[in-house]
Amino acid sequence: MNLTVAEENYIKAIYKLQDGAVVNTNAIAYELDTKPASVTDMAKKLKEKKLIDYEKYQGISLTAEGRKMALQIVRRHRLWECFLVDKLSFSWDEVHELAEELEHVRSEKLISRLSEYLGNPTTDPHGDPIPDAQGKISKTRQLVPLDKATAKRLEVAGVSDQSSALLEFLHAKGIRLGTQIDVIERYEFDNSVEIKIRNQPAFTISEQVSKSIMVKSI
Amino acid sequence: MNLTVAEENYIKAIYKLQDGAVVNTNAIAYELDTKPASVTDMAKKLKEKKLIDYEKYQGISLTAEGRKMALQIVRRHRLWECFLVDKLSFSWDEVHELAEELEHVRSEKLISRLSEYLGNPTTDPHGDPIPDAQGKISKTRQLVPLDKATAKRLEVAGVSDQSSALLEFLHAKGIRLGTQIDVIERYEFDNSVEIKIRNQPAFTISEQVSKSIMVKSI
DNA sequence: ATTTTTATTTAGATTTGTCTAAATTATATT
DNA sequence: AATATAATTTAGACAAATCTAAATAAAAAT
Ligand SMILES: [Mn+2]
Ligand SMILES: [Mn+2]
Ligand SMILES: [Mn+2]
Ligand SMILES: [Mn+2]
Repeated sequence: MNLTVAEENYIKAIYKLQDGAVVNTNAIAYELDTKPASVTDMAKKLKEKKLIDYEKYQGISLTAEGRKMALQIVRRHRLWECFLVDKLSFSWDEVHELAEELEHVRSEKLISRLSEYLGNPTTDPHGDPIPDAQGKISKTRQLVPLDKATAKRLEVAGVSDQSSALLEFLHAKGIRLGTQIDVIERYEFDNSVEIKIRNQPAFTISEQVSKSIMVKSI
Repeated sequence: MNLTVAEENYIKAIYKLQDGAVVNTNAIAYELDTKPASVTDMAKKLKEKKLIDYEKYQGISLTAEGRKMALQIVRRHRLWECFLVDKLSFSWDEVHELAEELEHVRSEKLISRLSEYLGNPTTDPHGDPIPDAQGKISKTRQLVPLDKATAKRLEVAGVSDQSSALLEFLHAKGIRLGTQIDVIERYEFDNSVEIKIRNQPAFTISEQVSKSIMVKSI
């Protein structure tokens, strides 16, 4: 199965967003900074190639084959991130964009040699696990409360406080399971956090709230 | 100036083929394994971007800006070749295709770090000079008789024997200055060489002839 | 100086990936 | 249940890069 760069980026995005449930069109469009109509177009192609399951209006999920592809791309991405940090002295926050391009050079031999050269690392500079050559990947890292998270883009994966007051607040703000959050700023004086959710203006939440939102980096 | 991968490949091909004189459409098409009509299409675009000088039927040559671009791409290509051979233990004959892809990851910082990491090499695994960050490149390597050449694809750059018998033979075979030759096989028992010229079936030349054809790798 | 061959360009089409605007379907609210 | 809102898809368009077949120009051979 030979994929284009665009197809690889879609497959990887779907893998990243997929979490048990199906992935919806808008989430993929947001992740890839494209338009929902383009996602629908691509969904038809990827379905044709049997890399995703897709029925219109029903969301998208990877097939076994699609997942295999995704893991290969993720492996390449994370190994290149290791290379850039370990060998070329980049810092962990400047490697993602470069890896986003390097990941598309497809060569089993190149990647196995690179992995070996790096000492077959099992996690990338951001702590994310690196799939092995067979596509086996260790469980994704645990959840962290928002006030402890270091990454800029996060996904809400749970709440540590089940009080209806909190849940009401989150609901009103449009925060629910699976919601993607961009951290705009952290204010030291009161540990409040300015965040942004897709299609909404940024807003600030208190330390108390940020401690209650469990997130994972995506 | 932001180029697409296709544009970069054309610019590099033109640089490679340019040797004082202008480059013709068919040579570029052959080099890039595409069709002359496609070269004409691209020539119009690259002229629009002021990277080449081009008047129809008059051939193509790089502008100063185009040459600058070409040297950057060549630098990236050759540095990646060094990396693959020096660090990942590839042999010199398996790196070209990989470098052909890696060269399109554009990042000044990546390339300067890579160069530094490799000890700022000045020649690649094939003996070709690596342009520095400013695009300065040492003179291209000397000519070698065909029987001593190691590369698979060569360009005829002269003859060491001016006898009319030889020149007639070369003329009859379609071998002239600038002709590109692919070496198909070298026969040890009599040191004859089977070669192929674009648009012609392969044929074999004797050791005597191969000693007289001066070539450079391209 | 013609004729033949080779090189190059044009015309028109195709594929891929994208977009906007409008239409449709699903979900949430009243 | 009806209405409003959000998500998704369709229709139609576009740019990039390529191709084939036909037309034209340049170069070589006679
Ligand atoms: Mn990518
Ligand atoms: Mn990472
Ligand atoms: Mn290339
Ligand atoms: Mn080389």
